[in-house]
Amino acid sequence: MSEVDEALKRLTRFLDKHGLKSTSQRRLITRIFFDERFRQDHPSVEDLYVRVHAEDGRVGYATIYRTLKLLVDAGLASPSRLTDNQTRYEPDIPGEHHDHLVCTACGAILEFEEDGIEVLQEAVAQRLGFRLADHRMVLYGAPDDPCRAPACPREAVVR
Amino acid sequence: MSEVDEALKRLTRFLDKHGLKSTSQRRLITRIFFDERFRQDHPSVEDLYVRVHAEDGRVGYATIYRTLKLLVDAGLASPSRLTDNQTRYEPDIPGEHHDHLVCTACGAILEFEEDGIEVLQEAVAQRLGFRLADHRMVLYGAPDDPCRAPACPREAVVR
DNA sequence: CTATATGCAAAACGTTTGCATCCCT
DNA sequence: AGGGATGCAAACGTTTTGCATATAG
Repeated sequence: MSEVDEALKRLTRFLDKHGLKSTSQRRLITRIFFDERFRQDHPSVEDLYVRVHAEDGRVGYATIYRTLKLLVDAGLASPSRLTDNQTRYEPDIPGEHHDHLVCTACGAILEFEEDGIEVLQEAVAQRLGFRLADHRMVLYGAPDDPCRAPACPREAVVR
Repeated sequence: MSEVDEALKRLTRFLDKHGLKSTSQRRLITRIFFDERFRQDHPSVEDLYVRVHAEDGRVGYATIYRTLKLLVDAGLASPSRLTDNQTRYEPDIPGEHHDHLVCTACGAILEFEEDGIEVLQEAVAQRLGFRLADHRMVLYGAPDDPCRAPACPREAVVR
């Protein structure tokens, strides 16, 4: 089953359980938000609005924001602050976890997984007397030459 | 020499070098920003404004923001995004580095150092073809009972 | 039929900027 | 004297909210 379908099913279950309604807007936003090609660009709220609005011209920002909040409550998305001044949301896909590296030259965002770090984070939390619930990690760095970021706009690279 | 004095010296050197001026506002803001008791609460820009404004009622937000930007340019501070919607700034004190753990029960912010994680971060960056410039790491967790966070307001703890 | 969701526009929020005035150097 | 710095208020971009209307259950 695709991640989109999986997400729609989880959303429906959450709505049912809480007496909330399954509307065409919520389904559309969820469909686009979980679309593989779309989500890999780490879209901003504005990006999401543009894409949703293109498919249904009546949908405004308020619904986008309200639905994103809903997805967070439903455990389907998490807010992440990778860049300044703009909240980006990321789909929570069961069994998947990654952190980010932001290229200081071109702004490209890469994902990575490193289990060793996760283990040490657990250890730190335990040492401080906490049960770890979540974490955010972002690395910032300059690329070797040539830049290996998949989304690197070469013209923009400054060294 | 205290961190405040150290910071004021570094600021003066930076100002001199760039033909900028040492004003009473810049010195006051720097003094408070680096004050040990003050900075340990991870103050927001508003917190800083309130404290500065109390000592010099003519200082407005614009000067706070402009001076914080200046401190960043001078390498004396870094913006950090620990909480939603509000940029917090942290003093850069030579030889000190730590990451943060945010208590999900009371909001207290703890600091920690874990060299093993730093080593692995370097390794990840190298693997992806980047030279690591900086990083942000925030852990979120619920406290054991009793909560060991120094700034934990016990009344607010929910379990 | 009723409660929830939507769309719009206005408000709110943190942050930045234009401009006249001030004050270091 | 002159260029940079300040204070104020207005502008800005993002996010939230009030309210009348529409729609799912």
